[in-house]
Amino acid sequence: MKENTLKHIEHTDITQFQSDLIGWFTEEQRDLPWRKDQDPYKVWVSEIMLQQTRVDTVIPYFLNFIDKFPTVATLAAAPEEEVLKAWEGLGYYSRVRNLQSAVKEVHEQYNGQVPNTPNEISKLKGVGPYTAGAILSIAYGIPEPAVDGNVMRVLSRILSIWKDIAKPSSRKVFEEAIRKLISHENPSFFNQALMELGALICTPTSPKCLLCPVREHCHGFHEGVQNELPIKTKKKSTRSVSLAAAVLVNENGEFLIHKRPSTGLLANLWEFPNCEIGDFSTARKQLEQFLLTEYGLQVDLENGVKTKIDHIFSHLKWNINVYFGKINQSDQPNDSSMEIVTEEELAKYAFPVSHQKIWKCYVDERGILN
DNA sequence: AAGACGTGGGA
DNA sequence: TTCCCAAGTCT
Repeated sequence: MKENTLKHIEHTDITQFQSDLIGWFTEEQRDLPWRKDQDPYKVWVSEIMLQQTRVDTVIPYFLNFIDKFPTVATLAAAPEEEVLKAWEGLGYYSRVRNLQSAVKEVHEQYNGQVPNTPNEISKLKGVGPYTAGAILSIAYGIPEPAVDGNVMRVLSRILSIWKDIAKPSSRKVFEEAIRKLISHENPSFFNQALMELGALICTPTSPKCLLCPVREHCHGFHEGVQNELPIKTKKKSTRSVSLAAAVLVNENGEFLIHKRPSTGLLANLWEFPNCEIGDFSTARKQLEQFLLTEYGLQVDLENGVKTKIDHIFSHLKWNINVYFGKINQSDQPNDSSMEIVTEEELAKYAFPVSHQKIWKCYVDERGILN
C-alpha cells in the first residue's frame, strides 16, 4: 500500500523535475520583502506570519514588524503589548506570543543565533514540522521537507496521490516524497518553488496546467485527474455564540477596557466588557448584572441596542449586541485586567477585529450625535 | 485524531 | 449567503 501510494516516483526523472521547477522559480518568483536576504530571523518571522494567511495580507505586517523588531535581540526585549499591537488584525494571536517566547529562548540559550538543526529548531514554541523545514531549507540550505497545504496539493497532482490531505497522518507521506525529490544543491529554491507553484499555477481550483513548468512530470495531468485532486474532506460548520458588549465612558471621556485571559481565544488582547448571553430579549439586563457581579460596576446602560455585530471566526460565530453606558470617574476597576484609558491611549492596545467593529460603531454613532 | 485558534477574499 | 479557503501548530 505504501509502495503503491508513491509508485509514480519510480517513473519520474527527478533531476529534470528539479531543474524545471527551480528554473521556473528563478525566473518567475514574486518579489517579496522576506526574499531580500536569508536572515534566519526574518525567514522565521515571515513563515510564522504566512501560516494560514495570504501573502498580500502578510506583506504590510511583515514590513512593519521588521521595522519595529529588526533582530532577535529587539524582539526578545520588546514589551508584549507592543508585539501584540504589531500583530493586531492578523489573527491566530498565539503565533506571535509563541514567536516572542521562542525568540527569547534563542536570545538566551543560543546566543541570538537561530539553531540550524531539526532537533533544536523543532523544540522552539510555534515551530512545527512545516516551519522547521522552511527555516532550515530557506535560511540554511539544509535539504529538509517543508510540507504545507500548497505542497500537499501540488504533490497530490504531480504524483497522483489520493490520500486525504485533511488528515494529519497524510503529511508524512508527502514528506517522504519530498525527501526523494528534493534538490540537495538548492533545497531553498526547491521548497519555495513548490509553494510558489501552488500559489501561482497549481491553484486549488482551475489549475493553469498549460502554463505549468512541470506539466510533463505531472501524472495527475497525464491521467486527466488534476481537477479531482487533491482529496480533502471538509470540516464541520461553526457554532454560534450570543454576546452583549458595553462601551463605557466616564465624565472625562475615558473608556473602560478589559484584557482577555492569557489562554484561549484572542488571548491577551483587549476588549470592551462583554458577556455571553442566553437570550437577546434580556441582553441589557444580563450585561448590567454581569458588570455588577464581575467588576463591581453599577451601570445604567442606554436603552436601545446600538447595533448588532456579526463576527465569524474559523470555528465559531459571535453575535454581539452592543450597548453604550456612562460610568463615574469614581468607578475604578476592581480587577487588574481592566484599565480606564482615553481615546488617544486606546491606540496603544491591541484589539481583535470584532472589538474594532464595536469601537467603529461607537465612533459612528457619536459622530451623528455631535 | 479532532477541535481550537482569526481574518479577509473569492467563487 | 455560504462555503472554502491561505506558506500550521498546539492540545
